[in-house]
Amino acid sequence: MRILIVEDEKGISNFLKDGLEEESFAVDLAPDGNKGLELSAVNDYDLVLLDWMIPGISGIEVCRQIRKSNSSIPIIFLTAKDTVSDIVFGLEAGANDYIKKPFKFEELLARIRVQLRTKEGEQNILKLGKVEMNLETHQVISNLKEVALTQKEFSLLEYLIRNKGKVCTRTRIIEHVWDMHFDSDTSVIDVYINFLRKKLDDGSGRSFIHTIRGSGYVAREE
Amino acid sequence: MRILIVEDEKGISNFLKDGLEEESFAVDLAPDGNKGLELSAVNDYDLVLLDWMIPGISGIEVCRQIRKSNSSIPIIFLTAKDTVSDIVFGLEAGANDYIKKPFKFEELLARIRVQLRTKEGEQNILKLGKVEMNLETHQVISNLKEVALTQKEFSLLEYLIRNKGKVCTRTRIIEHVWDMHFDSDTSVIDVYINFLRKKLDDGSGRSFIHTIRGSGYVAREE
DNA sequence: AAGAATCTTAAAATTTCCTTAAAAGAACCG
DNA sequence: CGGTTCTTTTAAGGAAATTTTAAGATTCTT
Repeated sequence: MRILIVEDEKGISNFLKDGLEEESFAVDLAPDGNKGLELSAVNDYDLVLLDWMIPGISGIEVCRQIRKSNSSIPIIFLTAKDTVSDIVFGLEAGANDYIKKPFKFEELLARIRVQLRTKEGEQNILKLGKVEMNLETHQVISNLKEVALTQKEFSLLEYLIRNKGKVCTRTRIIEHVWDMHFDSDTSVIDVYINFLRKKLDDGSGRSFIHTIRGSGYVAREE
Repeated sequence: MRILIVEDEKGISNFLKDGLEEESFAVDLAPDGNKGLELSAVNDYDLVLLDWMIPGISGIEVCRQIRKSNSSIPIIFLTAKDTVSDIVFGLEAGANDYIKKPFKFEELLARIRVQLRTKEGEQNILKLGKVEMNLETHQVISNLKEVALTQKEFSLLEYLIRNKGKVCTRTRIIEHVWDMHFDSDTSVIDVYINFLRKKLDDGSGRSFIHTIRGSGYVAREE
C-alpha cells in the first residue's frame, strides 16, 4: 500500500516514513504543497498524510485540489491546532480524518488502517482461501502452517489479496509495492511471485496466484 | 471487594471496619476463630485479615483450616510478635503477607491492595516461556535462575512480553521504551536486544526474541 | 517452430542486523 | 566535590538476510 506524506519538517517526515515502512507500506515524501500536488497527480496513492502548516500552498488548499481533481483517496491531516473550527474546516475541505500533533505513532497507524479498510468492514486480517495474513503481527498462515515472509514478499501478497479477483498489472504492482515511479525494465516481480508461490502453495501444483499473460497476476480462490 | 476480619479486640476491629468501609470494601467481623471459620466457609470473601492472638482456635489454626478447606484466598495476618520464626511460621501456614501491630492504616491498605491486585486482573507477574518477570519487585527469573536487569533492559523486556506474539517494530519500541517521538538514527535497540539475549537465553542458540528483518522483534514461546 | 513472455536458479549487490568496544552519562559513596 | 562503578549510548566492522540482477530453461501463443 502506497502512502504520500506531505510534510516540511524533515524530522517528522522521516520518522513517519521509517515507521510506516516497518509496517510494510511504500512511502513517498513531499516537502511542500506544490510537490505534494505534483506527486499525487502523477502517482496512484492509497492514502495521503497531509500537514496543515506547510510552505507554499497550504495543506487545506492541497486537500481541496486533490479532491477536486479526482479521487476518493483517503486523506488524513496532521494539525497542531485543534480548535473545533479548524477541524470542521479541514473535514469540509474533503479530509477523511485528522490527528493532533503531537501524536503517538500507533494512533496514527490505527487511523490509517481504518481508512484503508474496505467497505466490507474488514479488519487487520486479510484472507484468501487457505492463506491468512495478520497485518498487525505480520504473521502469515498458509495451509494451517505459519510461513515466514520478508517485507517485500509480505507487501506483494498484501497487495494481491487486497485486490483479489482483480488483475494486478505489473505496472501497478511496481508502483504500489516497490514505490517506483518510472518505467523500469526489471524482473523482480517474477522472482517475487515465484518466492510467494514456493512458500504459500500446497503441493497441488496449481497456485492461487494466477498468471495473466501479457499483463500481470491475479490472486483467486479455487 | 469483600473482606473478613478475624479479631477479638473490639477497638481494633471496629477501627478497621470503618476505615475499610470508607475505602468501599464490604467488611464482616468475626470475634474469634470459630466464628471466623464459619463465616469463611459460608461466604465468598476476597481477602481475610487474621489476628494471631484470638480466643478459641488460634489464628494460625484458622489459617491452616481455610487453606485446607478451599481456596487461594489472600490471607494477611496481624501479629504483635515479630520474631523471624513467628513470621516464617505464619507464612508456612499459608498466609500471603503479615503486618506488625501497631501499624498505620495506610500501610495495611497498601498490603491489601497488593493482594487484591492480581485478582482484579492487573497482573504484576508477566511470563513467557521460561522467563518470568515480577513488575513489583523488578526481579526477573530465566531458566530457574534470577537474572539482574538494568532499567532499560527491564522495560524493553516488559514491552516485548506484554506484546508477545505481536511484532514490535523499532518505531514502536523507541516510542514506548525510550519515549522518543521523533526521527532517530540509533542502534540502541540492537544493542539492548543483544543484552537481553545474552542474559536470558538458554544455551540452545535459539532466542525467544525473534528478529523480523526490516520491522523489529517478536517475543514468542517455542 | 519461432518469438515472446514467464519461470527458475544462482550469484551479485545492497540493506539490515549483530557484536564488540569504547565513550558519555548517571548514580553512588566516601 | 572527586573518584568509582554501573548504565546507557554511539560507532564501526563483519555477518547474515534480503533484494535485485542476470541468464538459461520453460511455457505459451501464433
